Amino acid sequence: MRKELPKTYNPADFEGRIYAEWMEKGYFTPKENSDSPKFSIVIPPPNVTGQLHMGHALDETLQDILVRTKRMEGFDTLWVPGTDHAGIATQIKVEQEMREKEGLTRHDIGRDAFLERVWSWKAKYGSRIIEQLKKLGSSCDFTRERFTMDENLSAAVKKVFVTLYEKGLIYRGLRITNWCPHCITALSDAEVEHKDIPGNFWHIRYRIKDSDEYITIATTRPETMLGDTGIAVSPDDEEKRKYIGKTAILPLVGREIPIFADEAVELGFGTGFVKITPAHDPNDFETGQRHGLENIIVLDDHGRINEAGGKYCGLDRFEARKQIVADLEAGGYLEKVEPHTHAVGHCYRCGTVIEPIASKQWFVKMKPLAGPAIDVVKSGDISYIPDRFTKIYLNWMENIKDWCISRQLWWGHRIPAYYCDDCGEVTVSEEAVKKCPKCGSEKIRQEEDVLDTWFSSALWPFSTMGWPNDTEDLKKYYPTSVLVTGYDIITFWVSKMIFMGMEFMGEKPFSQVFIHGLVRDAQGRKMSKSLGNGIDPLEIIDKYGADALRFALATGNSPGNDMRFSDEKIESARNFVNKLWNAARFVLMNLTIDEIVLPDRSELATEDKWILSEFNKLARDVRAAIDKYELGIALSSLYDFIWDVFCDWYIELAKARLSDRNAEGNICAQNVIAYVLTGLLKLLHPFMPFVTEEIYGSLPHDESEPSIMISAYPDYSEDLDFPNEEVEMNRVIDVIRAIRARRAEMNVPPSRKASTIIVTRYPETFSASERFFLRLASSSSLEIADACDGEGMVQVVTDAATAYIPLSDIIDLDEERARLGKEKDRLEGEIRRLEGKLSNEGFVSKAPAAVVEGEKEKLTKYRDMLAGVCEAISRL
RNA sequence: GGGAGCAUAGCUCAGCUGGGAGAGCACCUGCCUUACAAGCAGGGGGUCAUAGGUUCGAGCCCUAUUGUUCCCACCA
Repeated sequence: MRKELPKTYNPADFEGRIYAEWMEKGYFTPKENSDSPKFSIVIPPPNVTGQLHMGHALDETLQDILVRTKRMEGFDTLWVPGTDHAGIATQIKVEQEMREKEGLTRHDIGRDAFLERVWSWKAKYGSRIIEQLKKLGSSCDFTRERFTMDENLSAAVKKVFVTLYEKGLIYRGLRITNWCPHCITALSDAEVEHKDIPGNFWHIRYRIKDSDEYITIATTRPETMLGDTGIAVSPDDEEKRKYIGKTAILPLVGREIPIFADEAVELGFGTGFVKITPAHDPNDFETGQRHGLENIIVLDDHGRINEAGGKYCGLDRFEARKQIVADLEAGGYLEKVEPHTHAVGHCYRCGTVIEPIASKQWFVKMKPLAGPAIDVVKSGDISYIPDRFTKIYLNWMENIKDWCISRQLWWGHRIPAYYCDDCGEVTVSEEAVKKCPKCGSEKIRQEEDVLDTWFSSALWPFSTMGWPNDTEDLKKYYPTSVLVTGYDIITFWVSKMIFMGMEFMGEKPFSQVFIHGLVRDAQGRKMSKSLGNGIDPLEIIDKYGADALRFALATGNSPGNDMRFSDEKIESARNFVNKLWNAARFVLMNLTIDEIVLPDRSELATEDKWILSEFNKLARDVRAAIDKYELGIALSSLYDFIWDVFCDWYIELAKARLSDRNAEGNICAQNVIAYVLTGLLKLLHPFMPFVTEEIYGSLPHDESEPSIMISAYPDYSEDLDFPNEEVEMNRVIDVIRAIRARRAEMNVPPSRKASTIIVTRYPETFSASERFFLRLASSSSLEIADACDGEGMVQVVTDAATAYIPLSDIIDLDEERARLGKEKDRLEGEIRRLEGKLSNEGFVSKAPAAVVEGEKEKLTKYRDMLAGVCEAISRL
């Protein structure tokens, strides 16, 4: 026996149960040995200790829509879930907890003990975000869940590192790197966010040795002068050229530094003299190399002035700046201070101002890797949706610099490089090195640093599938079909997967990159912890249900664009689910059949053919939109159809036959309405999986399709195409609408019934429609007549018919004349416009035939209506 | 400094390869019409940022301008 749906829609009653059933049945895991076409996605792995936020919710929803659609379309579908170890983020969290609860730093307990703590933290919270994904309805194959520090994925990391090293594509070197004094680690360029900060240009006088002359240098970071080892001028600077070769005396420090010419100095900017601080500025570093200057590092890991800073030693960099400026002023070295806004780098994790510091780090040489990654996108083998992100990607890739991959953290993949304390040999190896291969010494230390988190996630599309082993999954599911992610992560992650995929698999990691925007709050602000304006998707699910959340995120969302999330959006989403729920309840109430069989076409009523035909077009349009990643469009067509076509019209039209079990056509109507409802549920299932499954379970369905999520996705079928009935039904609907509008304008309550006389060129269509007029047009009876004098009647004109309604007590003839007169003017205007258009030689000869045909049809319609209106006026 | 997005109804946004503008919410009117008041039926409201251009025809394509948001970039 069929189960009944409760009167009110309450998602909490069934979402959990349904998800558990899906899991239990193993529907998320692809069938083995399937020879269907493949569709695969790897999830952008969320941070293992993170919590689900709206950005995830959007990302997962879009992926799940695609995955569920493809699965129902018959593809062998795999969606790989997993998490990222998120080096800095996770380490910071654990350190924070240690500090707050025990007052300990990681150095107090040592590397091994600290890592133990992080692992137990991961054990405690690592499954949290995965559980949260499940609440959303994500149909990932959890039997294949991965973590970037799993044994196999770690092996992949080592293999990649060693291979690149052996190819000369990884090197260790002294470079200026972005140093975060808070996280105490180097960062890659991508991890630095530049913000314009108001600051100053301090103009400082440097005295020329053995002279009374001085030169003026402008700087935004006066504290770095402690590390100055030279001064540069432009070789083209006529005026300053005379100083080349002289020596200047560094104020406060007294160091003698040379003045020389260098191309890097731009003529006409600043004072013409540039202080060179090779250890604390990337430009200066290169200039320093060209001129053989000494690198004097004046900051320690925490951003404090070190011993090289003399009396400023121990001061924080910003304190030092104040002190130095004060001392310069006191010593008469400060010429002037100019306000100056400039871009300052900040750590993307903690927001601290980063310091460029010369240090020894590991780098990936990018130029050779970028080539194939550029080609594969340029050739169109990988495409971005929307296309504009192609440019952004290419621009970044073409200007790429070497990638700093070492991080001074403990949590992560420790770099597999080993140093010999005796001979200094560096050995890079997948296996632990115990003995120096060069000198045989056993005094071997492994590199302390770990790899950038993005190093392991760059391998995600193939490491999750078992690489470097030659697995079945790799053969079947690599390359993946599409990557779904936000535009904010293209440089961090997408680009890296592409070049790693090209390098190690010899093939792109995915064919398409489907980019979405950010979820903002109702005011359009980015949701953030510090603003406290984040909306918790889990709370939304508790309150409105996962289906409503998914609907709110998918609707009105167009690729690559940001969206706002608001109460009204989620409420409107919930209302829609509720509408569907109630429509289903209505259908179930009227159902006596035990299986749904579409009746033979000869049995179908006009309205049946009409709805089937409309549904048929809908199925075609929805599939087409999803194929183009126009998920918002697909969903809004479903919304419109379900609400405006199925509920507002078909259900109402079918009521006449459904309400009477003995009526002719009752069984036919049952079958049609159940068929269309089932089809709509299927079309909607990828977007709203829970409620569609719940309703589907209450409807009769084929045993071969026990769950909607493994049923076949509806498709266009010529058998369901009924163009003539569409036209007929729309004629009737037009007249009913016109009557309703007319009555509403006259404030006639629906309870006041009136007979209706229809004069039409399509008598058969209307004579078969009496039951609709009785229900939907407040008609007490319907008469089809050849003519009507209209005496004391309201006349409602459409192109197909004129309806006469005797409401003589309400009718105001003057008003009626005015209304019809206005209508006449409007129609005449339209007709003039169309006639003009159609008599325009240019239009008729150049516009597509279908467009011209359409305009002609419109003209005929308007003419028919005008004739009706003119007759109505003359009758008054 | 370079690049991109956005500008459409009071608000938030759709509008797919150019063929006479749509939705949700808000607003107004009338309805508890036995699936749904989280609803039903009607309705008002837009020189599609501005100025040019291409075209038979422009919200859509081109150029410029204005406003706005974002990304990239080592101007000390």
